[in-house]
Amino acid sequence: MDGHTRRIPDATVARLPEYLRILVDLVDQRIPTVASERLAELAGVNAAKVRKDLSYLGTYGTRGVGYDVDYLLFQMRQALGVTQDWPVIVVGAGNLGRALANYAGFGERGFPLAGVVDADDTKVGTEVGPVRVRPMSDLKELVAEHRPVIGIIATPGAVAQQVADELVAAGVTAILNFAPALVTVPPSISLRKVDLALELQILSFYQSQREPRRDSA
Amino acid sequence: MDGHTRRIPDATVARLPEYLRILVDLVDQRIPTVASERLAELAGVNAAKVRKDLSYLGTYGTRGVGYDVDYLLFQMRQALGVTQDWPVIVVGAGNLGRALANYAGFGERGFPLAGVVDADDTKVGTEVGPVRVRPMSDLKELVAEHRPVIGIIATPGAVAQQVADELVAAGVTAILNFAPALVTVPPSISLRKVDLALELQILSFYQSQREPRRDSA
DNA sequence: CGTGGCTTGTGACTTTGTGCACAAGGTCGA
DNA sequence: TCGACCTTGTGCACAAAGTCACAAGCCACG
Repeated sequence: MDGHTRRIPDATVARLPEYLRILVDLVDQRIPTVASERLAELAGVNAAKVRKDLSYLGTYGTRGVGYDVDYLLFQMRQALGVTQDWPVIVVGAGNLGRALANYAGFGERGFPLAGVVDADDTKVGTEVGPVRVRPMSDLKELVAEHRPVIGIIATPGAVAQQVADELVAAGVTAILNFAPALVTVPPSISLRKVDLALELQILSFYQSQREPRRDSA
Repeated sequence: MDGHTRRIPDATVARLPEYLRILVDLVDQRIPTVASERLAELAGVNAAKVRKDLSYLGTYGTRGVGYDVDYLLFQMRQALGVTQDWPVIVVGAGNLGRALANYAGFGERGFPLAGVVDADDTKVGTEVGPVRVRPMSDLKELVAEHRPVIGIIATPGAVAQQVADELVAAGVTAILNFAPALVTVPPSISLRKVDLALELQILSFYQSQREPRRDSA
């Protein structure tokens, strides 16, 4: 570390996990070294951008050679804070919540499922993926047991804010919101949003631009 | 309108669906008029940004009053190209694919499920939400029947590119990729990516910045 | 019909992100 | 040991996005 680690720009942060995924692949393929040019190709971006991004990590490659894959992977994990697992708690055992809980991809990438909770008593106790749904009242205990933990909101939009408040109260410091609603949290809490319908609408926009749809006959 | 509708910036496009959702809420609440200030509050952004965003639509509000909610909603739908439904076809009937197919939220927001296909014969024929899984070979027919349609890739990363190629060959012009892999398509095709683990890693980064985790004892 | 108050639309500026081009610095072969 | 060849790291110029502040315009009320 160089003492005065520069603040990493948001745009760069958003790309780091992509590099991480690629590096894991490269390690699997026993590739010892990678140049920014190749990395850029794999990530679908510009090589200069890759170099600049990596330079923020204070990670130094070797001129004339490239980056040592193992070392870069180590640095990347360090930077992203994924040297240890981050358990996740899913709130809401509806379609989306159950889907996320079942989605094995999380666990494989360092985000094991710590539990699923739901406010609906008829859902409590039912099996969902590897766990049983627990009541909202268990939230605090669940968080305490696994902290630090990431909370995932998979409820209808109408209750998203309330759920977020409860997550924060229970000690969750990072939240991923899948509900189509604005959620606000104290500044010390990290929050991101994913809205699937929203993505489809963006696609719809760009597609309409290209080829306006006729009224169906 | 100014004849030469300005190109809408990407950043603005990404916010339009958010406004759309809010406007639908406002209509439900029988609120006839909304000011940029209020809209900004509901969307969690700056009021000036709202006004600038809306100005790209050529939609004019009324000074001293605000925007007519019904009219703005109409304009917004027009701009986003969501005046008619966009059917979606899910490729991959694994956990994620089944989850997405079951997720009612899509249909409610104008993206009804047209079908689910999978390359695995043992999955073909099984029920998934409202439909039965069909073989990949049915893709072309399915697309032809529903075009224009959005393709959703919910397969493992390793086959994502191949699936994308098949979707394009079948006539799909917009693709939402959930697989953790880089996918490239011809420039006439719209493509967006959603990677759930990636979002979690970004959260992890910001959280680690605030409060570095200790090694567990 | 005129005036006051409110809200839009936008020009000017700041901040953030991108891409080029090249010097700096390392490797490797002879 | 030296030089040719690569690839990094970064200064700089440009593009995109965000913010501020205010003139222009509209409504309502007297």
